[in-house]
Order: sequence, then structure tokens, then C-alpha cells
Amino acid sequence: MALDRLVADRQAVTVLDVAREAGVSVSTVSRIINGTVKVSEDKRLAVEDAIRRLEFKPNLFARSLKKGTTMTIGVLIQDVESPFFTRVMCGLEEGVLDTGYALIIVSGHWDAAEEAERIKLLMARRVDGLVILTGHLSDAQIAEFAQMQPIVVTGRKIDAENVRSVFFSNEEGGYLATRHLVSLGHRRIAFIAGPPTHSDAISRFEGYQQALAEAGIVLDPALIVQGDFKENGGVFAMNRLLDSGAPFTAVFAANDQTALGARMVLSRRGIRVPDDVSLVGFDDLPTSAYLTPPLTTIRQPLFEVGQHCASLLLGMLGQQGKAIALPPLELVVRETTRRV
Amino acid sequence: MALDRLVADRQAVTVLDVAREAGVSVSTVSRIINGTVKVSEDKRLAVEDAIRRLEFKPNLFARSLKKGTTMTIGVLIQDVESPFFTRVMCGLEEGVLDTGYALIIVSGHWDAAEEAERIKLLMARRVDGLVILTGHLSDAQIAEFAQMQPIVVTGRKIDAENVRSVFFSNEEGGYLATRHLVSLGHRRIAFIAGPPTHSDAISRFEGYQQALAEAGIVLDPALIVQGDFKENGGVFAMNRLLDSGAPFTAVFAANDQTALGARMVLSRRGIRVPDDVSLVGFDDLPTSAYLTPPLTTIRQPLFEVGQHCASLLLGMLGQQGKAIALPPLELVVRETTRRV
DNA sequence: TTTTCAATTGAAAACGTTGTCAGCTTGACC
DNA sequence: GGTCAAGCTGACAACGTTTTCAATTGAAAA
Repeated sequence: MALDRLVADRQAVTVLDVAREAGVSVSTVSRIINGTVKVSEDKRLAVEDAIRRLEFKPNLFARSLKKGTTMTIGVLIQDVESPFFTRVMCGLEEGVLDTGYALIIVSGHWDAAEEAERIKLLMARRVDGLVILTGHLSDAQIAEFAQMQPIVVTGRKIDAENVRSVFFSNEEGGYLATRHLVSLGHRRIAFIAGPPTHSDAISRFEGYQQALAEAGIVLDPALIVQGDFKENGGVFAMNRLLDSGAPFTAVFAANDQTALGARMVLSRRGIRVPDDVSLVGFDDLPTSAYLTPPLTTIRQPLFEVGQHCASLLLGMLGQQGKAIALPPLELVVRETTRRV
Repeated sequence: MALDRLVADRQAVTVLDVAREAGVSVSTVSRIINGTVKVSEDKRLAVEDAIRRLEFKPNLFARSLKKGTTMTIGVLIQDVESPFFTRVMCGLEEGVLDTGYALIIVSGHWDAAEEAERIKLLMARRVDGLVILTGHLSDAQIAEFAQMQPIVVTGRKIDAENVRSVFFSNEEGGYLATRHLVSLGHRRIAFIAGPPTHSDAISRFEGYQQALAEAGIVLDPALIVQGDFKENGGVFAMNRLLDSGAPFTAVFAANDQTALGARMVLSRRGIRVPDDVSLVGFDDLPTSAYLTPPLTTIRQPLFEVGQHCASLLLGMLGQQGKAIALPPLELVVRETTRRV
């Protein structure tokens, strides 16, 4: 009795067992599973029944070995704990749902060497495709990796064989945020930057400069301080800014986490937001709407970015992924900004 | 020339190529790679050199197929976006670093059926082990899954073959938080609960009750409102609580996200924290220290929990994982609580 | 010098699939 | 009735490893 075998040794139900149980050959079983060739109705039924009875699960590794495909997608993120990445991951996860693909996620921790290391690890696992969410790898490196398997990369534009970029204008976001402050009458607008080598951070800074220039405000270097895209960077930056004594009425932080740190320092020093200082972030993280007061910020459609990445990659892998339209960047005005 | 072959067809460097290049048999190459049997020094050198020159990477799938092991660990979380899970994942990630194991992460979204579904997916991929971070699966289900592969589960105590639990007392945490409020003179302490079926949530409630009983305070059902462990649940709960008119001077929220939502409502209604109402959370999420004011909460050593899970599972898989000591739960007093 | 034995090594058989190839039916057509 | 094509089917060779098993070697022992 086949079920005994199942109980005795849970691991070992193979296509051979199914074939025996259904009284056909292994080839036929394989054909039914993959639907490659038509088989007679009675055998199909017998096999499907046997599969169900034996709870047969094809060994993915044997299959991978034969077909050269692993049904696995590698995802390089920078930090598992960053809400930015997890939001995108959420979209990715949704995007590959029910496609049979699984995600292997690795973190590069904002370090080009570590990123390359992790990608090599993924390649050793023969992932079918790669999603690279920002980071410090050079375009050339990515193009090289793309010789091995298709890649979708976010946060930059790469023109290379086998690479698709999901890209949207951080510059425009920086511009939107700054223009909003300008339109409220602010003229001394501080900027807490992101990591100096980070392309998103650079673009946001460019948007800031552009809005300033457009309003005829000369950029005051004393109002530019360095952050690191994390809460603590915001804390340091805001302290430095306040200690410098340079007067300002508004702050544009390069991301929400930075804004959070900055806001804490302001509050600690008795500076009210938005009464004394207006504050704008960037990202619209899930928690940002629940801060006190709720943070004015630039909304990036991160979930959709994830979905879109999945869809693009699936497309490159020959699967028909559902097309996702990327909503534009959007200024979300909440309660941390006020007319001066 | 071997390198030509490499360039022409990047995928296909096999152990056979290496053997040919080094002038030995495939068996010898395999032996050198796995270190199973001693081979002569000169051949070892030749093979190692060939491996390097050809950039040979063993095909993990062929190996898995033969050895029956996949060097993959499945992780069931509930929500990629929850800071709670990502913190633990961080520890997990660190724990398996350089062990050759990779993590496949799936989300159950707090739904027992979906959780079981995802676990079956992981099992179809023949993961070597499983880490289950809380959730709604029954103990019996987990014990059954454990017949297939070792499991580490958090947030509950399961006595079963092939299962290890990482468990620490949410009850004690609830007790600590409530006792802190009591010691500040509060007597009307509201509680915003978590999901009613969630074991962590239940334990925290029990701790709350215990501290109240110890202080001789009778529990007032009017002060207990339902949340869902997310920000929005905190918003609804706090609105309901305030609308009910029941007086209170302190709130214990079942987790930090809930506290965040509750705090926003308080602020919106002009109720000051901690001047009018004291607030305690649970989890000590990374952002909680940066709220305004910084949140008093119970710190769970989540990162260490992740490391510990990894270590336990690695142990069950026959790897010598480094032992991790789990720090105890801890009350972190910040600035949202004050003497009444 | 022969015998014994351990240390290395290579050939070949798995592991569980898929896909090619050839063989077997079956029915249609002349 | 014979021929053919078409439709199914099974045997078997891959896929790239690891792991027997047996053979070869060289050195040590007799």
C-alpha cells in the first residue's frame, strides 16, 4: 500500500512512485504535470489521483537541474529594517504571488563591496533574475552582473542589455517639497542631505537647489547639513544646524527617517513644529501619518514600485506579468508645514 | 583554452571542466571541494587553481539533489512591513551569515490558512529547517509540520519532537509596564489590547491584570479597548475610549505601533502626553526612541531573538551555531510617563 | 624479493526530473 | 486488406553533483 510508504518515509515520494501507483511510466507522469503533451483522459485521471493520494510534490531541485531554471528571484536590499525597503518588498512579494517564484532577500548595508558579495551569493544559487534596490554598486558592475541573468534595478537609469530600470524622479520630489515651503513664504530653508554617494540623495538635493533658484533664493551653504538617511543622522544634523546659529524657518529632510530625528531634536529644544519651524520629509513611510503632528512629505509609490519591478522581471523571464502603472510622486501636505 | 569556453557560455562551468583543466577525475575534484577524503598536495593545488581560473561555482541544485539538503531555511513572518518582524529578521540574517544557508521569507498576514499555505510552499522547496515567528497556527499543526523538518518557533512554548521554542514572557512585560504606571500613582489605567486570538497579546493582557490585582485595583472593563497591533487600531481604540467618557490617567498599549496611533489621537484632541495622560508601549521599535516625546516602552531583545532562533536551528541541522544569550525583557522609561 | 596494507585515485552508479526517440495503437483512406 | 499518418506511450539518456567500489600505487614488513 502506497500510503504506508508515505508514512514510513515522508521525504521520498517521487515521480516513480506516482507512476507505479497509477500504472503508467514516469514520462507520462511528467507530461501530465507539465502539460507538455496530450495524454489520454483515463491516464490523466489515474495520475492526478495518484498524485493527490501520495501527496506528491515534485522535487524542485531535480527539476532545476534538468531545466536550468530555479524559480527563484534574488533581491538585493540595503537594510531589512528600513521601512523604505520593506514597503517595496511588500510590493515585490505581492507581484510574484502565485507565479511559483520565490524571493531570496539579501542585504548589502549600503556598502558596495558587501553588495557585490551578496550578489555573487545569489548567483551561486543560480537565481533566475535579480532585483537590485538602489545601493552603491556602479552601473558597470550591474551591467556585468546582467550578463548572467536579467536584472531590474531601481533608483537609477541604466542602459544595458538585460537590465531594466525602475526610476522616478527624486529630483522632482525634492523640487516639489522645496517649492511647497517656498510657496508658504519660507526663504531660509535648511536641507538635511542623505549619504553623499547615494544617487537618490543627490537627486533630491538637486531638486532643492532648483526650486530655490527658481524662487530667486541664493543657496546658503550654512543651511546644508549632512545626514545619513537614518533617524540618528537627523538628530546629529539638526543639532549641528541649531548649534551653528544660522537662522532658518523651514527644513527639508532628505527622507522621513531623517525628519523624525530632526523633529525630535527640535521638540527637545522647545522649538515647535510647525509654529516655529516647518518640516518636510520624503518617502511617506507608513508611520509618518501617525506622527505628532503628522508629517508633510513626498509620497513615493513604493508598493507599486515593488509590483512594477516584479512585473518587469517576470516579463524578462518570459512570464506574462500584469502591467503596473506607476503613480507619480506626490506632495502630501499634513501638519508640519505652515505659512511663515 | 578553458577561458574561452567560460566567456562563450557563462553558465556551464562544471566539475567536469575543472577536472579536465586540472588533469584529474571528477571524484577528486569533489573530494577536494568537500574535504571528505585526503588527496595529494599537488592535485589539490592544481584543482584549486583550476577552480579559481574557471570561476567554478558548484551547482547547488545538483548538490541538493544528491545530498538531500538544500542549504535553505524557510522563515514564516506575518508582515514584511512590521518593524517587529524586520528586527527579528535582522538577527536571523546575522545569525546565518557565512554559514552557507540562505533565507526564504514568506508572509502569513496573520491568517492561519495563509500561514499553512506558505509553509507548504516552503516545504515544497525542501527547506532544511523552518523558523516560525508567532502567528495563528495551532500547536498541533506546527508539530505536524515538524515531522518533515526541524522547526524553531517564537512566542509560544511547544513540546514536540523536532521543535524548539524561543519564548519569553510577554506576561512579565505586561506586568512591568503596568506596574510602572501604578508606581507613578496611576489607578485608572486603560489597556489597548492586541488581536484577541494572538497569544502574545493575550499574555500582555494577563500581565496587565496581574499588576492591577497586585495593586488592589479592580479591573474596569470600560478601560479595555480592542486594537489590532497596528497604528490604525490604536487610532480607533483611542477614539472609542475617549468617546466612551470613561476617565483615565494612563494608557498601556499592547505594542508600540498601537501606542503611536493612540498618541496621535490624544495629540489631535489636545490631550498632552505625558502631562494629561501617561502612555506606555511594548516592543521598543527603532523609531520609538525618536517620537515626540520619546516613548516609554518594554524592550524586547528582538535582534537577539533572531540570532537565537538561527543558532537553535543551525544546531538542529548539525551545524555548530554560536550560542546566544537572550537578554531579559526590560522597561525603558522615556518621556511619555509621569507621576500623576 | 615477495607480501601486505594503507593511501590515493578513477569509473560508474546514484539523486529525481525532463525530453528525445522510437515503438505501438488506432483509425482513416485508398 | 494494406498503407499511412497521427496520437500516445515507455525506455532511456541527460542535468551536475556526491559517493560507493574497486583498482592502482608505493611503502613498509617479512
